[in-house]
Amino acid sequence: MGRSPCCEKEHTNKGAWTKEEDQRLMDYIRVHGEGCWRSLPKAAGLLRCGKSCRLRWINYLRPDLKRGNFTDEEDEIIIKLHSLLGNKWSLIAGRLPGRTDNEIKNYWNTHIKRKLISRGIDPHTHRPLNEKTTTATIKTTTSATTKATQLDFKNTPPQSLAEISLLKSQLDFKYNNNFHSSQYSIFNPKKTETPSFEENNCTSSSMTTDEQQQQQQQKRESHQDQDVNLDLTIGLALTQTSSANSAESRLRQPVSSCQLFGSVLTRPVCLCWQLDGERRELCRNCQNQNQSSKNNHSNNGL
DNA sequence: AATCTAAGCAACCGCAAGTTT
DNA sequence: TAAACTTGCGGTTGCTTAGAT
Repeated sequence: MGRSPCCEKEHTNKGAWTKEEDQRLMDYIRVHGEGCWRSLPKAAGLLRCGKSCRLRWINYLRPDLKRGNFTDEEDEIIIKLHSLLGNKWSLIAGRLPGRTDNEIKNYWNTHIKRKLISRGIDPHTHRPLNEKTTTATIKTTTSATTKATQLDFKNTPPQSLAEISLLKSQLDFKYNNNFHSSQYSIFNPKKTETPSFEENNCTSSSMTTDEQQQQQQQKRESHQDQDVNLDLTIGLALTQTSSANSAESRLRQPVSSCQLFGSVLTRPVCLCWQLDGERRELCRNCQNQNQSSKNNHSNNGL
């Protein structure tokens, strides 16, 4: 299949962006929104290719970018997500609001690699440098108990959607009958800039005060444990656009605190694997949810 | 003060996946 | 159904700057 060049190279600027160009791009996006990158440069009066505009916006101009150094907590999150996902920078960035994939990638290459090496850890395998075995293992923990679980994907972290799916199904199998669904929460940072569970209006309206207190306690406990819990696909929000409906793009979306702090959830997390936006197969949680809502309806005489 | 070197980071490039025609 | 097109990702490059010599 042939492909046309993304832009006419002889008519485009390259290299560092000027303040004027930045301003033009920001002004244009402020008025028209993101998207249509190919036609944007012409419409905005920029002598840049669409790709370049997109990159500049995403990595530098976006208003929601978090500036400044990475915190130690962010470091640890990146390390743990990298151990799970490998060089899936966009997925990792999706879990760190305000950080871009490029920023994380650069930070990994310039800081974290060295940090891991200085700890005697191989940054590729996340195993001790002097260790020869290539089988990757993942340590998962819960707030109540610490369990080391050997997952059986080998050699490298999952590289494709299919592999992530496989890993998720392994998790399903290993945990679904043993733990509350909240254990799928991906990480329990000690603190986070993500809005709190309550701020995000995720509190179940049907929750009693006791239940809320219990959840608060669980939340406190979970914050004391900053180990990463495995949650590769949890809480995938249904989105409108077809492209956003792809499983991987949904993976990339920032997770809300509802998804992050699974331990404070009372509502089971949706684990459906909806590849085309249609709910073809319901996960256990959704089946239970449907069942209980049916029951509620019938109990309410509906 | 001049030069060299390494680190940090913005930006580019090629490719693949997804979408549209 | 296939070609054309768009978007986004990950690897890489190259410029800038700070520190060392």
